Amino acid sequence: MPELPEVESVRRILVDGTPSLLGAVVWNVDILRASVVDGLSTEQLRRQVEGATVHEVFRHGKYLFFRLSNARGTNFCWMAVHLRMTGRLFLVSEESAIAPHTRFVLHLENRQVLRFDDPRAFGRVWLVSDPAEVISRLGPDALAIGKDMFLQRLSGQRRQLKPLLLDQSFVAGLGNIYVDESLFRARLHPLQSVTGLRGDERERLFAAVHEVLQQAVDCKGANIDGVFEAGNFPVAVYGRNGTPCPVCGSSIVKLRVAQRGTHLCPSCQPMN
DNA sequence: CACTCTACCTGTGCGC
DNA sequence: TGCGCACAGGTAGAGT
Repeated sequence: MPELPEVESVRRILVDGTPSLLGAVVWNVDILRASVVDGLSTEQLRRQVEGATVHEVFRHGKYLFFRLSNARGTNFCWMAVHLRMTGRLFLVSEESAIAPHTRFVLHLENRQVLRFDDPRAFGRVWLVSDPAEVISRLGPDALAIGKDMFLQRLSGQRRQLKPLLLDQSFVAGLGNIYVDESLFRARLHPLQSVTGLRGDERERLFAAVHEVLQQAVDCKGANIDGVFEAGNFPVAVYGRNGTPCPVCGSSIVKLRVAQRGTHLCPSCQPMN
């Protein structure tokens, strides 16, 4: 499931790869499944995006924003993309094999295409005039946030750690995998409430979230069930129930917390 | 406010 | 072999 590190990895490939999406002109748009377009008609989206130039790709949490201008450079808008569970973006030559669940295609100059492939079809594409329309509903980016801001936001909270960290309005970018990995690194139980955390435990939580996400970005994300072929972030607990804890050797257990599969080491992550 | 549940989707893996 | 089913989970929106 693409979370912050995987989405950042996609952004870097699109911006820094050869070819780059920056400066590319969109000749036309194919929408193979109308439901991926959210909040406006496929015709409205096509009208805005066809002929546009891509000037910038930026990420906040798990959201990607593509800054577009029309041919004259007089009219700007942003194309927003959320990959949700199984969405992938490929910038490839138009001759390359088409993934079987391609939902959306931007045809670019020089026979390049940007394809959005998504087996479960949860992912969405839409347009905004300002990314703030989306970001204002979200907390600070989970990788960009500093310790002081993190501790300040934590101080206003009383909730259990797992649902809190999954809440995109607290910090944006963590999903089920990296919440479990962060809590393991912080040696904190997912059901622990913020209220019961000591100061050193709050600092440990910040450090764990930051280190896990930074390491995962450096690894180009994780590779769960072969979904993210490029990533090699070493998962310690997610999906590893029944296997030995890499720190103490105890058996990793799986609970259900906030309707999510939740993996932890019961001896490394005790409750206060 | 905090939580729980459901809908949206489809590929996978299980039991029978 | 094949069928039915539970399961995976990010987000929005409704309900408790």
